[in-house]
Amino acid sequence: MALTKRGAAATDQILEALDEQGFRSTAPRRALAGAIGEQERHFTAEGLRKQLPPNIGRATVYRTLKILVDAGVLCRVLLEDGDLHYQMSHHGHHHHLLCVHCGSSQDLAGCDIEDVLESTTSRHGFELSGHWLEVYGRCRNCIDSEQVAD
Amino acid sequence: MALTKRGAAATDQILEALDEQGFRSTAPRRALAGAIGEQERHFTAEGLRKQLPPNIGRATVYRTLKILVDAGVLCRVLLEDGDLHYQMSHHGHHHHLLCVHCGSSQDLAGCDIEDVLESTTSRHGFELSGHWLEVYGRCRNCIDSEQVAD
DNA sequence: CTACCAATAGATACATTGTCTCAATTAAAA
DNA sequence: TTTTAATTGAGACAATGTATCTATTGGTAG
Repeated sequence: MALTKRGAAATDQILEALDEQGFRSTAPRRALAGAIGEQERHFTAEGLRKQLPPNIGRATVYRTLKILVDAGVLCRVLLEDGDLHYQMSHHGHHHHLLCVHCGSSQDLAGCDIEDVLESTTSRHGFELSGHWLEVYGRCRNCIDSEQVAD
Repeated sequence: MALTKRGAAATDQILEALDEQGFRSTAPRRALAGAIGEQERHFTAEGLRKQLPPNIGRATVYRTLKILVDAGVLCRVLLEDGDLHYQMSHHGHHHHLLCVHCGSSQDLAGCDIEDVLESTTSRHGFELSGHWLEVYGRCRNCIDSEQVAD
């Protein structure tokens, strides 16, 4: 139930974003939005596609994902093995803590990376315009359950 | 001349690394090492391949690049547009300052990102094991020449 | 110097992830 | 209801990489 509610909220958020950007509300896009709402964690474009009716074309999936990333509702997540995933984006600019054990991700908020980067790069005479950061490790849950398991 | 020397040094470094890891010295690998030595900046697998005699197969290029990355002589560079490039790796773990204007890259050394990450992630109960960071902006040269141009 | 054999090579098929084009369909404004 | 621009799905194409297979070859044991 909690999941359903969360999913519905995410779905609505996606549909609203599409509307705000002036995109039409179409059946494939509603299906996509619903499917994304059901994801419990980051997902791939192909993974998502497999959960959709087969009459929804590959191009539609990729086109819509791109729109959603550009609109800021979705963000890309780069896994340690190089795979590119997507997930709902809750904050504007943020980073991810990716658990290499269970695959979950948390947002890294309230992080002062920007300041450190700014001062470090300016020492190189470099004018910062953007950055990409992914952090890998083990989440609290996995650390706790390993204590028991080992 | 300076370039040739630097290239030769890089080439030697690659050949040594292969030898150290117990790989054979073969003609294709020597050609690859030579070509990498000639690169003035980060390059793609396919770009490299185009600079090699056509009798050197695609698989060989990719196989060798993978070996070199694993050996630590090469590192991967993720460009802002998502393209994956390679370049010589001079330090163990480091990051890149990528100029979005001229495409050059400098290594970001003496950076205290690790410390900041460590303290930030531990607040999330997260046990850090690795991270990936790319920094985008404008290098000093490009800033200077823009002053003149504009 | 030669014979041997595991490592390596190139060719090629395949896989993944995505983009492009185009005719057919459809949302939504008039 | 009509209109029409946005959108769709199909499928070709592209970029990047991996897997498999047979032929070749580097380096070593004689």
